[in-house]
Parts: sequence; C-alpha cells; structure tokens
Amino acid sequence: MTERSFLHPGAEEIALPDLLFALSDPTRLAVVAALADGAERSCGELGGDVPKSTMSHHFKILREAGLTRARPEGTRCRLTLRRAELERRFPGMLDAILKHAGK
Amino acid sequence: MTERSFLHPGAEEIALPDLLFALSDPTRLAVVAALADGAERSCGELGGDVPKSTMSHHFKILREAGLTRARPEGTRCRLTLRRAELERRFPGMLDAILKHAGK
DNA sequence: GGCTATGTTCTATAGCTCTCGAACATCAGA
DNA sequence: TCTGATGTTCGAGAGCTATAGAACATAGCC
Repeated sequence: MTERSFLHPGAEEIALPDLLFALSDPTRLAVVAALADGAERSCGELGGDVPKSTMSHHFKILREAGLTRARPEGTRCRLTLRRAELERRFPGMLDAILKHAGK
Repeated sequence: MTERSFLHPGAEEIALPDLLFALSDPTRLAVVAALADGAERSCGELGGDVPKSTMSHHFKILREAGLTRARPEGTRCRLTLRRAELERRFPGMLDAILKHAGK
C-alpha cells in the first residue's frame, strides 16, 4: 500500500448513477456479491485469475463509488461492503440488486 | 420510424449488468423515472432540451437493455416501461432503484 | 540487509460511450 | 402532393473504460 489510507466518499456523497455504474460490470458485481455476507476479504481472495492490476482498477471504482471500504493490513488490503451506510442511504436497494446477481 | 418495429430482448434475455449500465446514466435514469407511473409517453415528451439524436441514442440503450418497450404510432414513437416483465425477472429491483432516483 | 508476498501506480492500447449536427425516413394534414 | 412534425441513422470528435505488463512501494520474515 503506497498510501496509508484510501479515499472513500462520505455516505451522503454516494451518488446513485455511480453506484449503478460500478455494479454494471460483471467482474465488479461478482466482487460485491462475494462481499455480501459481510465478511472482510483481501484483494487476493477476490481476484480469481484476473491480473492484479486489472483488479486494482476495479477495486478503485468500487471504492470511489462508495460500495466498498478498503483497510490496509500489513501488505494486504482488506475489503468490506459498506452495507449499513448504503442501507441507510438507499434502503433496500443493494439487497434487491444482489438478490439477482448472476443473472 | 424507418423500421416498423424495434428490437427488444425477450424477458429471459435481459441481463442484470446491461440493466444497471442503462440506469447508470442520469439522462436515462430520468427517462425511466418519468415512465415509472406506467403511462405511455412519446420520445418528444421525454427529451427536455437534449438534442433528438442524443436522446435517440439513449432510447436505444434503454430498449436493448430491456427496460423500455417502443411502439411506433404514426410518426411518433411511444415508450413504456416493461414493468411487469422486469418485476417477474428481477422482483423488487426496479422499484428499489427508482425509489432513489434523483440521488 | 535480502527475499518474498501483496497490491498499487504508471503507461500504453484497443474499444466503447456520449454528444450532436446533418441527412434521411415516415406519417398526418392541408 | 407539398409541408411540417417526429424520430432514426450516419458520421465525426472527444473522452472515458477495460485490460494488462512493467515498475514501484510496503510489510513480514529469514
């Protein structure tokens, strides 16, 4: 991690179009679906066989859209879904979408 | 209308990433929100001050994503939201999103 | 200090998206 | 049939996005 902490938008700054755009990519939607159980995961666990630089790009988009929160831990980067905040700002929406992830 | 009828995906072909992408543009999201009451509207009513060719492009994306149904009527083109079909394929999702349109 | 693991950033490239003027197609009405 | 209204399609330009290799940064461990 070159920077100690990542940029995350505040809950009130999260914009619906940005959220939907971030979720409109199958790779990113899969990442969010994998985080849906609330557990914290490292980037490596979420990448599959996609190159790291490509995944890093997707992680950045998810983070800046306000979907995920990134926390550096050693040389790793741990990700969580910002479930509670998203639920407060867009009640019911994330669940309604994730229920259909995979379609 | 140069072609008598437009291409619409069947309900089963509608893909979630395509839906989310179509909704991730503020102009298109506004169109969908305007159609949310179930009423049929012509393209002209939905355009605002955006050039017609630009709107036509957005209408095409909405249509091909499976969100709207286009019906030629005279020289006009009438649009409706494919609410029932979308509700059957992605229960609760569209409402959950439209509830927050504008944010 | 050297080595390895984990990610990020940089750079490049190909392809896509948005926008919009111009030309075209279709229909209704006078 | 001519005209106006309504949209679509075509073409071009600017900007963005996805992908991925290469270089770099950081932390843990020997």
